Amino acid sequence: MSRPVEFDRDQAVQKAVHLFWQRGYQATSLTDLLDTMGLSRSSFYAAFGDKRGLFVECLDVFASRNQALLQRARDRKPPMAALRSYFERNFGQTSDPDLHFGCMLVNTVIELAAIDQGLCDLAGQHLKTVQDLFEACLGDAGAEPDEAKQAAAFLMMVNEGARVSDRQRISIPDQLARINTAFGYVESSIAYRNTANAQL
Amino acid sequence: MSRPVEFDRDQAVQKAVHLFWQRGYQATSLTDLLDTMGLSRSSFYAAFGDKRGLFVECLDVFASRNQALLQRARDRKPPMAALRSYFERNFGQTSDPDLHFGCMLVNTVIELAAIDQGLCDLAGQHLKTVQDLFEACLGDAGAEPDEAKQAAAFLMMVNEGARVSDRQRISIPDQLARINTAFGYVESSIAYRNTANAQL
DNA sequence: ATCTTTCTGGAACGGTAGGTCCATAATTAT
DNA sequence: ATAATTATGGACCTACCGTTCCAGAAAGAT
Repeated sequence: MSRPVEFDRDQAVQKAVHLFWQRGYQATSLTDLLDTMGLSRSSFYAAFGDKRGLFVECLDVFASRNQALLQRARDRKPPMAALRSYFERNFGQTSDPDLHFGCMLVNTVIELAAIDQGLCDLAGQHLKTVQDLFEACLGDAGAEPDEAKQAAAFLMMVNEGARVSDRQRISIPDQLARINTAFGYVESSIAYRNTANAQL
Repeated sequence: MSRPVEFDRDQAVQKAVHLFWQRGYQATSLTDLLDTMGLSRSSFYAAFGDKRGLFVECLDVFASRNQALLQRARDRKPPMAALRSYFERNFGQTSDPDLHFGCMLVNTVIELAAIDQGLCDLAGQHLKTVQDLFEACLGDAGAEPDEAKQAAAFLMMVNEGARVSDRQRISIPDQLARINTAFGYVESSIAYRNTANAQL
């Protein structure tokens, strides 16, 4: 019933995610997006409404990919190993020094906190979902409910800090060392609780 | 020998710091700056060169105030208490919910990582100086040199994460709880080392 | 009071931003 | 083949960006 769309929508969004992730919201111009996504202005506005609408879609795509990554690790590995893999992802496995984009959600919170509260809150909600996943993993690992909650909040703080360091192109060994330090603290704390409970 | 400048340069920079801190580099327009600083375009360009030049000056001012805060605490309090006060600053003492600007250095690193490497590196250097101060405090507190270095790197990661959470308007009790968790880990770690050494 | 120097307000600049619009191309249904 | 429908390319719009420029105001020196 008439001419079909010529471009692959999902693929175009993928490319937009990459661009927004790398450069942020404000510094990514419509021209940049059109060039990268390979479509014309008309098609863009017909498909996505406007720049902000596309950004919302990109945040959702990034967040769900992010959560899926942790969820899959949780299905396949012991809980603490799954958590660690989330933090160590993108470190040690890539040799490209220019691939340090941090976390798109963290970047968005910082860039848009005082600019667009709606987008900032959306990114914050996605981060909260990840924190809930942290909490679930810690529960799997044997932490008490309140300990799991506290440790998950702590790990989210660590995660946010690690992504900030990532954007400064911190060296991979230094990054892994910090993460290891943080996990050493958490694991010894949980182990201590378990031991204490076992003695009751 | 002719007409003197009419505005207070330091005071104008203070106001610019506040604006850049709150809204970031890109979202702060020259018009915003002129209105807030209370001077005209000509005076602005005569005094500061351009927007980027003013931003550099603001980063330096922010960083030196920041360092002075920690340094003064270090002179007046026990080392770990001084460190804690740096992390807890701006929490619990203010009731204004809209005063959550995070750290201007962290904000700059995230916003400008892929946009202006010079500004990003400058902010990163200032953060490194703070990390060195962390290390000095930890040394004062009795940590071994390598332990102090490791813990300082960890605390900088925590600091960066805490400032990200701050921009999301995390509740003050939650924020203090996370910081307390992190310091509990560090302090028990240092104490353990000291005890171990004492037994040698 | 005059001259000289510097600062100041505001108009103007080219460039680019995000967004709209329309004539045209392309495709399916008949 | 034709009609109906939708996607597309690109010109165009207004608004604002950071910056430059200049005429004139203000103040010190003589």
